[in-house]
Amino acid sequence: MRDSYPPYLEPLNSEQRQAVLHTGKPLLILAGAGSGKTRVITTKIAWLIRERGLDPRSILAVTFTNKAAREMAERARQIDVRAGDAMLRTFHSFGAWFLRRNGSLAGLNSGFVIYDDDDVVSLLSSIMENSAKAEVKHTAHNISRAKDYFLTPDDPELAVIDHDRKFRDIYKRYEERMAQIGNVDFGDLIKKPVEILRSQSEVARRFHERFSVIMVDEYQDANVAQFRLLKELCGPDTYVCVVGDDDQSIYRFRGAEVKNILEFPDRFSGADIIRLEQNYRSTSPILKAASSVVDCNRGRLGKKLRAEKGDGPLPVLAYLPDQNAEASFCADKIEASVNKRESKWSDWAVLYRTNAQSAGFETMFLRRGIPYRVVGSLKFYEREEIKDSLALLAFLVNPRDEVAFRRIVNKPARGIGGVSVDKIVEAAIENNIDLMESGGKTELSQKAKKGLNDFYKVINDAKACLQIDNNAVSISDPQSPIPDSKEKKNKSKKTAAKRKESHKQNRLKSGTGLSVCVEKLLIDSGIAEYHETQDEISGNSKIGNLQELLNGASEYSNDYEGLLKFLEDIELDRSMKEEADKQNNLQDTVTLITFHNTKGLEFKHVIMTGLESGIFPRDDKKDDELEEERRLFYVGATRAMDELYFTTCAERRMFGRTMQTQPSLFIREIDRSCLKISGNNPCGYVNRPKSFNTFNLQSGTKSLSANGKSSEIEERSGWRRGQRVFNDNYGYGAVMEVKESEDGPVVRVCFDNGQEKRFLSELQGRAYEKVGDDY
DNA sequence: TAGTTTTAAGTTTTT
DNA sequence: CTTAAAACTA
Repeated sequence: MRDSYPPYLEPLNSEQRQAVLHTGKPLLILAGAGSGKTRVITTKIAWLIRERGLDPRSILAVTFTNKAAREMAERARQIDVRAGDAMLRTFHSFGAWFLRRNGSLAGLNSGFVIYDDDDVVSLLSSIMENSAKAEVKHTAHNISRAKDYFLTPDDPELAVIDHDRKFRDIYKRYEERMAQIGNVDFGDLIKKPVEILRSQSEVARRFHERFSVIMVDEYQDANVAQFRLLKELCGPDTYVCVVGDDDQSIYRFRGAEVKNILEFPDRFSGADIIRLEQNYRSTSPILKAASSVVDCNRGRLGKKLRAEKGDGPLPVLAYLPDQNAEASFCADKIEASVNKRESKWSDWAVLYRTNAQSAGFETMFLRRGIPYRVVGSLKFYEREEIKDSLALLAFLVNPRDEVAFRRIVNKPARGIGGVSVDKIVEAAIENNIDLMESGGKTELSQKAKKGLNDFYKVINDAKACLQIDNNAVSISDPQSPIPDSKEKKNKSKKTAAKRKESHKQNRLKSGTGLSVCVEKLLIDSGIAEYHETQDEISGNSKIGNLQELLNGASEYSNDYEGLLKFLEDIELDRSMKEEADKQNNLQDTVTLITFHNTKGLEFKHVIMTGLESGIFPRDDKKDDELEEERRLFYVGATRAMDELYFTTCAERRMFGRTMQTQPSLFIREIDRSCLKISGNNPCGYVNRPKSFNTFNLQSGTKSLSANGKSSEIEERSGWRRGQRVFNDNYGYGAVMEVKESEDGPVVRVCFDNGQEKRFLSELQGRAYEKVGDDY
């Protein structure tokens, strides 16, 4: 150790500094929430370059999200500009980079396109012809899962993912089909590089030479395949440093293995461990509340975070009647604070479990004039018109892409129906040729032939525009028997001209770069016009979205490389639109965001909403999955710096139906000494139906029937909403609903332990004892 | 085969 | 309630 440190090491505490200065053996940094791990990684990168004289290009730092990668690059560059030359990528983008260069060793053309989940499902449904969509989706998920665990179709352990024998077969056929197409899915971006590194020692050696330092952020989110990739990238002299927090592992559903972090010292022998337990973000009551919940988990390393900030206001729990009141509550709190100049809009974040829950807040905030932005739910790239456009572009790059082909060959209608499409695809598979050629190798109706020719022309024109020449394609192929009569030529020319004409008056504005050819393609193919007419019918703004896509494309060069890059960036970073994001960040707005998306962020004031059992945690979660939900709670709560709110509603509208709900299990797990309860919840943790709360608030009277609103069925059955009950098996609870059924009145009871039961009032009513008064 | 109408189904979380 | 798939008609 030295007596004095470079100035950029001064702000670090001793553990952080120790982590930065550590060299030699593998290092595991257990970094609790808000303990400054990004600062440690970025400082370490700068230190390695400055003090150890490392070539920045020999440093590889891997993250899980593009946002994290960008932020890391930015912050490292601030310490030392040379850090900009280090390779900072997500695992998947690193995999893509690797495969563009070395994919040929796995039989992959460098011009591959990355399939997203939807594309995978499309391909799979053509393999599983007679299966229901849900089953196809399930299989797609399992295949993706298998790849996360680095399991090939003939791996005996495949049964762990799916014990159905058919699964192995389908997986195998899926892989064959993907190989034939020449594209990859997300899992391949990790799995294939590992396979290449294992089988090609020359490549492995090159990589071992290239990267002398490898760092992994959010290591608790790594899956088995990613662990293998890390292992293969490490040569005998590679310095490995991983950073993570087992309590923040929230991506198990897509294969993340907490074991990776728990077993790191075994897998990388002689590893050192440094713990960062000093928390700089939150006040001590917030930390305590968050920890008290995650403490209920069994499988964890365990740690004790110290709050540098010390004391602060207690987190507040608000019992509310419904999600409308919840939205008002948030609006009130935020507005009051901002009006008093105690905070800015951007100091506030409203957190929820599912994207669907954002809608209520959006309408309320809109009405109240509260500026907000919704993070993550930007389903821009999932929109029909965008997927259509991307399919057109993907097909230019890879004319074997049957998924893209199926999507756009007959859109707008060109007279090529399902039967014809199948024939063309089959011909391609059989002759091992691409789909630009296979049309000429099969018998088609006149109508289909003409349509296909039009389509081919559109594609070839676009290729000409971009100077793409993937293996000199069909147009001059003498074997292509499709006739192209004068008449038809004229006709198609006319329509193309007409299309252009009609679009001149419209909103698609010409741009620069890649957008020039993309725009031409969108117009020539008729996709622009197709969605324009859709807009007129349904009042959407699909054309506007296409324009946005064009704006994005204008950033790229107008050639094959530009197009490839454009497609890859979109597949790997759906939140791309950097400019828009930057602008949003500058704007002073409240953040609406899912719990998952908050990882790595922090806000002065956080409201965690929808803390109801069934919503959060979801009611199908138990054991391991419940533990993951708890970690999700922990992640959300530890985002808060100064102030934290929890809200829970007595009823919630879901899929158009209004459901009575119970407070989340997590609410009961929060340490009472760091919780302030707000609102009227006379029964402790049991929520009342809405009518109750309101009634109670307004009149303070004790009896429900004073309302005079006891329904006929309640009279008849002898049960009414709000009645407290006791049952030998389930304990105390409250009647939520009395409903008519074939067998007489049914009573629905929510128990204090979160369980929900129904019983027939006549037959099973005896097992339920009416207890106490229900206010 | 294309386009319209009716019916059913479904909402985690993401690279 | 919204969206996707199926069924139906032209």
